[in-house]
Amino acid sequence: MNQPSPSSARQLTSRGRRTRQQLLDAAELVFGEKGFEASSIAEITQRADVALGTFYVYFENKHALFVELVAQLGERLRKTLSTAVKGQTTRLEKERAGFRAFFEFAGKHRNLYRIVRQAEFVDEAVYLDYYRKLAAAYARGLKASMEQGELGRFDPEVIAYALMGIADFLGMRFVLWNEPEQLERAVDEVVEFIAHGLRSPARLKERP
Amino acid sequence: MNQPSPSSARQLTSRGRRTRQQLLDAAELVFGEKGFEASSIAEITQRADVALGTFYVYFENKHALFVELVAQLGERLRKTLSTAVKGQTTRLEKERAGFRAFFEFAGKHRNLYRIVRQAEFVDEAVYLDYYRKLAAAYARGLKASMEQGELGRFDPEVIAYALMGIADFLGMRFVLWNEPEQLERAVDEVVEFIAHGLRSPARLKERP
DNA sequence: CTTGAAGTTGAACTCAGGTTCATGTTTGTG
DNA sequence: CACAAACATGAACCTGAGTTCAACTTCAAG
Repeated sequence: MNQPSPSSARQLTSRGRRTRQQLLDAAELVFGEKGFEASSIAEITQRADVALGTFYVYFENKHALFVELVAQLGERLRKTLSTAVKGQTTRLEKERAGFRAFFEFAGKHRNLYRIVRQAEFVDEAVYLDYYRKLAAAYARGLKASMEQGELGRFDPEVIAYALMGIADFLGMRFVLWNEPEQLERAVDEVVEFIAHGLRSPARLKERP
Repeated sequence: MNQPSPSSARQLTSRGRRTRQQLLDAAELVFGEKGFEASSIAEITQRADVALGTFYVYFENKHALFVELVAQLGERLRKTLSTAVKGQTTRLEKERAGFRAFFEFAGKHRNLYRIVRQAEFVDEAVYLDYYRKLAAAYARGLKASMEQGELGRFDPEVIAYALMGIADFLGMRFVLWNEPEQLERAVDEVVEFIAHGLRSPARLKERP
C-alpha cells in the first residue's frame, strides 16, 4: 500500500532515489515544454519509464513535484552565480561574470527557465521565494561594492531588481529565442551600459 | 443555431457588442487571478452575467478569447507609452515618462500584466508578437536619440530589451507586490542609473 | 531461506470543464 | 404586424487527467 506523506517520509534506497530522480528529470522536460497545467502525470511517468502509480510513491501530487523542481532550480542557480562571481575582483567583472553564468545556466536548463516563469501561477510562495532570495543575495553584493566606494550610492534592492530584469529579458531574447551568436556582443553592450549609463562617453567617441 | 467563425463574422448589434465586452472584461479578471488553464469558461460567463452557451456565440473557444485579450492589451500599452513619451523632449525625460506610464498602466491593469506573462505558455505567437512589437518601437526611439548624439552608440535592440527588463522587474516588485509608496523613489533611482550607470558620479558625491 | 520493507504496476474510479445544440427570446425593419 | 436575423440559454455530451488501490516483484538483512 502507498503512504507517501509530505514529501518522502519513507526511507529511500538507492533504487528509490534513482526512480525519484528519473521523475524529477522527466518533469523538468515536460513542464518546460508544455507548462504546468498542460502537462500530464501520465506523460511524465512515461518519459521516466515508470508506471503511473509509481508517481504517487514519491510525490504527494503534481503540485508538490512542481514546487520541488522550482526550489531545486533556485538553489542551483544561486550557487552557480555566487561561484561565478566569487572568482572576480572588480564589481564590473563580477557583473560580467554573473551575466555570463546566468546565460550559460539558462542555455543548459531552458526548461527550468520556463518553469520558473510559470511558478507565478502555480505557487505564489515558491515564486516569491525564488526571486526574493536571488534579489537579496544580489543586493548584498551591490551594497558591499557601494560601501567600498566602487559604485555610486543607490538603493541596492532597486538596482538588484533592475539588473535581474536585464538578465531575464536578455536571456529571453538571446538564449530562449535562439540567437546565441549575438549573446557575447549583447553582454559587452550591457556591461558597458550598466557601468556608465546610456550616455557612456566611451560610446560617444566615434562622433565627429 | 450558433455559427461563430474565426472571430465574429456575424454582424453585431450594440447589444451584441455589449455582451461581448462583458465577456472580455470578465475574462480579464478571471485569467488574471487564476491563470489561463485554471480559469473555467463557466466562471467567466458567470462573472459576465451571461449563460454558458453565450460564450460560444462570440468566441471560437477559450484559447481565442485569451489571444484577443493579449493582443488588445499590447495595443493599449503601446499606445499609452508612445503618448506618454511624445510629450517629452530630452531622452532622459522620455525614459522617465515611459517608466511612469508603464507602472501606472500596470497598476490599473494588474490582471492584464499577469495575463501577458502567461501568454508564453498559452500561445507562443501572440507572446512573441507582444514583446517584439514593444521592443521594436522602443529600439526605434533609442536609435533616433543615438543618432542625434544624445546617447552613446549602443545596439538599440539590446538596450531596448534591457530597459524593458528593468521596467518589468520593477513593476513586478513595486506594483504587483504592493509597495506603491516606494515606487516614485525607485523610478528616480533607476533613471539616474540608466543615465549614468552604476558608477554615477552624482551618486558618489556623498563620499568623504 | 525467510521475511518484511521498499518498490512497482496499471486498471478503475471520479470528476471537472470544454464544447455542442435544440429551443426560446429580443430587436429592428418593411 | 410579420418575419428574419441576432441574441440567449443551460442541460447534456464527452474526453481527458488526477488520484487511488489491491496485487505483485525486488532486495537486503538476519
